[in-house]
Amino acid sequence: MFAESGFDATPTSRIAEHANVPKGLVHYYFRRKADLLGALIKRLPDEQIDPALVVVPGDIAESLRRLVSELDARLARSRMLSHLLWREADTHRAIRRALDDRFQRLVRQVRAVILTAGEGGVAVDDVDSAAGLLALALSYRHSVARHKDDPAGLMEPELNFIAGALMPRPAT
Amino acid sequence: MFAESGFDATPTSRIAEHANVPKGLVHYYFRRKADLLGALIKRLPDEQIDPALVVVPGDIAESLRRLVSELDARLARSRMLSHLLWREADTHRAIRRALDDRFQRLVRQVRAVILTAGEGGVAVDDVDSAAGLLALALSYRHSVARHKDDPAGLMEPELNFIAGALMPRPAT
Amino acid sequence: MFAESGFDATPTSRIAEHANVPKGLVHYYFRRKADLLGALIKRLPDEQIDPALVVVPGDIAESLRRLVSELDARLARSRMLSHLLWREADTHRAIRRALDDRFQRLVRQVRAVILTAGEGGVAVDDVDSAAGLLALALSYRHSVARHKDDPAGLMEPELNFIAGALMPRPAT
Amino acid sequence: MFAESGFDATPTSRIAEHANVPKGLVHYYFRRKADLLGALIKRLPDEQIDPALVVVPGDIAESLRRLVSELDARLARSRMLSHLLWREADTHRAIRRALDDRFQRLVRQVRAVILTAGEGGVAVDDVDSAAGLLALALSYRHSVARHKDDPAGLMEPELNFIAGALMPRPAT
DNA sequence: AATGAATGAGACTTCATTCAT
DNA sequence: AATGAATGAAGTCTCATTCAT
Repeated sequence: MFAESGFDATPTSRIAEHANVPKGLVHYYFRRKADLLGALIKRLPDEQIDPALVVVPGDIAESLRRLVSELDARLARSRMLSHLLWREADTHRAIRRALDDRFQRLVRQVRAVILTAGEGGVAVDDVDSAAGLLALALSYRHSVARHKDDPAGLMEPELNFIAGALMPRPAT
Repeated sequence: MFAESGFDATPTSRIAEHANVPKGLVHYYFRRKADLLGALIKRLPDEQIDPALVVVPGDIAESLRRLVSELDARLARSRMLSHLLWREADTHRAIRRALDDRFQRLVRQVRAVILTAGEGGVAVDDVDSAAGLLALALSYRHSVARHKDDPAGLMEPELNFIAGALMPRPAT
Repeated sequence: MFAESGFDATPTSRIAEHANVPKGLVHYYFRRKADLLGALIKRLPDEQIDPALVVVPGDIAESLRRLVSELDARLARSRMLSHLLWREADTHRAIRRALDDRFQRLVRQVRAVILTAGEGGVAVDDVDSAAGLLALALSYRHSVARHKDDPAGLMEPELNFIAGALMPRPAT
Repeated sequence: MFAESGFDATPTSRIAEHANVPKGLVHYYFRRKADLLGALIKRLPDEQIDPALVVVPGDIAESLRRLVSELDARLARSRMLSHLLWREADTHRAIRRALDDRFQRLVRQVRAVILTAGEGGVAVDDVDSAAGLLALALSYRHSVARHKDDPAGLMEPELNFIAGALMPRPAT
């Protein structure tokens, strides 16, 4: 409900009603309204993706495609909770930190996929840059995904572009 | 104030107080609180940047660096208004649209800079991919910039990575 | 507008708007809102009906029928103003008095019609009673007329009853 | 308070104050102000009068006199609630209906009294006309009673007139 | 532990009225 | 004479939170 209508715009009374419990009970377990938020972000699902699931050895482009597709799937599953992060990050420090953690995890993830798929043939610096770049792009894509109904393409050209750039370049 | 504390959490009374006018006057000019938002986004500065200002012909990396640096400067100047966009996009359609417009403008901007700096030597498809990718990344960077005090680097490695990928590859 | 929505529920601003004059002008001519009411009841149309118009000499029942029908017609024409009387009588003394005047005028009217139609053959006391009775009944009928769409019959049986009661009774 | 000053002109705050409860409590039990009205008309006393209480068999005039006197007594007792009906009928449908119900009940009451007092000796059609007429007149009398301090007579002449008209007329 | 009645602060909004121009 | 900006009082309603039971 916080994700859908915003923290301020969601009265605890409606939460109680929705949960089919008396209003007093909500405040019995969560003295302040903000405590509900705290409890909520503790339950954020861990979005770790095992690289083995998506990596196609030697094919960075395809590996990234599968990663993005898997990330999209998970996002869809926990869309509400994710949404919450974007909405309330400004006013609640705990949320801000959770959002940050998420981003860092995403960078590592992309990095791992590229490295594994690249089979040692890509320069580490490039991997870092590409991973940072892609993580930023994916994050923005997800942050606005909440406003759109269709998932807005799978970023095929962008992924190909990155994969192409990572391919070992023959010496001139 | 909306940017700082959120729309809901900013009472019109505090706005009036801050503006040193009686509460009634606020509602005289903006019948509904939401009208304040409407007036606000109409004043969003036009972020058009003349490519000539940043392009270094033949040097894509440097051109992008200057573009990012210029964008950052402008963001800093209107940080509050920009912030507002991110916060209230969920509940106010007008804001959502302004946010969208902004992104599209950014894509075109990046594209124009790359094309001009590339002097016709880069494949159009790659330009599109790179522009899309960078626009996404920059957007996210700006969207979280509000939470941080330091500007979080200038994306040097990422820009170099992109520029490198765009450079005409000598035939093998 | 007062009649339709009530005095309190009609802002002077809407009155000005409706009249196509600036808001300030309303208060320029009518310093207090209540002054508008005062001006209004001064314009209440005089509902005098010339007995000659409705009386059928010798036929009291028919005469009363015509009187009622004529009163209904006039009511319909100034329904709004009449309505006003009923609405605001409680809170505005001037209106209360206007309402009273109206009732007294109605009594005299009915009395005159009966007398003229009766051609001197009815006892004065009975005429007074009948006139009072009918004036009360008609007043109530009009006061609730505003709530109904159809005029709710012409009171034929009641008029016949009264007329019958007034007919000179032959001595036993 | 609604009866005395009108619905619009009675702030909930004054109600709370008058009831010696905090303002919030009023809205706890009656979410909208109009709900107060709803609760009020549910409590309208049932004005049924047992015909046996007032009928003097064979004496219609006296029976009606006693009926009117009894109705007046009851009106005085619940003057405020009755008053309310007249004031707010225009803007609140529930009130309008209550008012209508009341009138219908009155018609039946008068009818029953006449019939019982008349001991079968009056024509049914005449009873209906007389009952309708008297109910209208009584209703108006009560509706304006709120504006006057003295009860404005007991309608003696009018009641006598009606009773006289109902008396069986000897054949000529 | 659980509940729902109670509370009071405060939010948004409306409006009659004043006033400088 | 005319106007519309300005004001401040007040009104309805919402809600987090407390508290007695």
